[in-house]
Amino acid sequence: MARSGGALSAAVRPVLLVLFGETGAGKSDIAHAVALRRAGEIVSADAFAVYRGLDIGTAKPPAARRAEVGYHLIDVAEPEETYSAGRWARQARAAIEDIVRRGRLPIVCGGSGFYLSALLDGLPSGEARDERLREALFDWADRSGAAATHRFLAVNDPAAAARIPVANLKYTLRALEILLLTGAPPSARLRAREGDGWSERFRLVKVGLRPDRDALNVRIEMRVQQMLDDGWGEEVQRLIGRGLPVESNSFRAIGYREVAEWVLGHISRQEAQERIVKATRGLAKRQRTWFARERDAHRVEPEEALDVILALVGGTGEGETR
RNA sequence: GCCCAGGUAGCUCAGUUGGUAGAGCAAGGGACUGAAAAUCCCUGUGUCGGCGGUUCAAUUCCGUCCCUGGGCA
Repeated sequence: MARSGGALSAAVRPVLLVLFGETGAGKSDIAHAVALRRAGEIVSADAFAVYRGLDIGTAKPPAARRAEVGYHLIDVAEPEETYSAGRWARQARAAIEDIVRRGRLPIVCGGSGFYLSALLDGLPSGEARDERLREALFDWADRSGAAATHRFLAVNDPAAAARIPVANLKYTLRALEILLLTGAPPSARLRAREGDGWSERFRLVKVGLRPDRDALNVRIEMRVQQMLDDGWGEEVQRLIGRGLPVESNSFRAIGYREVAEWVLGHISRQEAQERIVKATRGLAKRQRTWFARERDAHRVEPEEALDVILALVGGTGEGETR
């Protein structure tokens, strides 16, 4: 950040392309095309594509694509594990550095806003989730209720409690976890943050897809139907068959519970499909909110994205793979 | 044709013993610092089917017409 944009710094700092947008906006196709033309490799920024065995519902790139282009951060965790933003950011950074070291273009592509922010801005270090403490906290909250839990936080850290609604038990618990783990109020640590500087070594090219809303809704509908046609049911059957607990984090991915209910005969396929479409639209809306605050990004329509990106990234085309 | 039951927010419905109406879902907006495709917060004016009548006042009562569903012919 000390050097401000001259030709020199642009030449020295490697490009890091970050492509984001709502589910179904068309990120994957574009990222893949860019990778082919600019000798790139893709780092998936998707909180659920990290789980092995969840393929169709997470719209993972098919084998044919993975044979053409290097993909990272896909299938890096077991479905019964609980993955995390911190773990992803660490692995993603390592992958990106490795890609750059090999002289290729790193392309971060995904729709998990929180993960992207963990990668680019960093997360406070050293305060990962603590499984044992979590369990204890959860049990306690289960017995005492959300209100009491929130009150306990309010006593110890009024500032943190003030910004967390009582009903949001998950946030309350995480704040308490930090408090008990570090002995310091979580609100203090929020104030202290200001990015860890990791991304400053790159020439960041951020591109946000901005699809037409109605068109996106139609695409979502078609996509869900296609996933069901492609055997999403069998996939879920397989996961259940191998004994994956339904309360696993991976199973919270949109659609998996609905498909399970359908497969188990509790609801019709039609019903499942409708619910999944609704949930997906809700996700797209939340993603829109998250991306709206992204400042220094180029917002482009999906149709023109490829050209815009190729121009922004530069390169002579020497990296073309064919 | 006759008899019932309905016609109230985009949908499913509740309600007003007459003082112009509210839930769920959908939709929209927002938050987000290690579960994030998660978790949570905020937002409800619509000729209360049409037209007449009674009344200070009708979506609410009466009449009539239209529409929908069911039954009988």
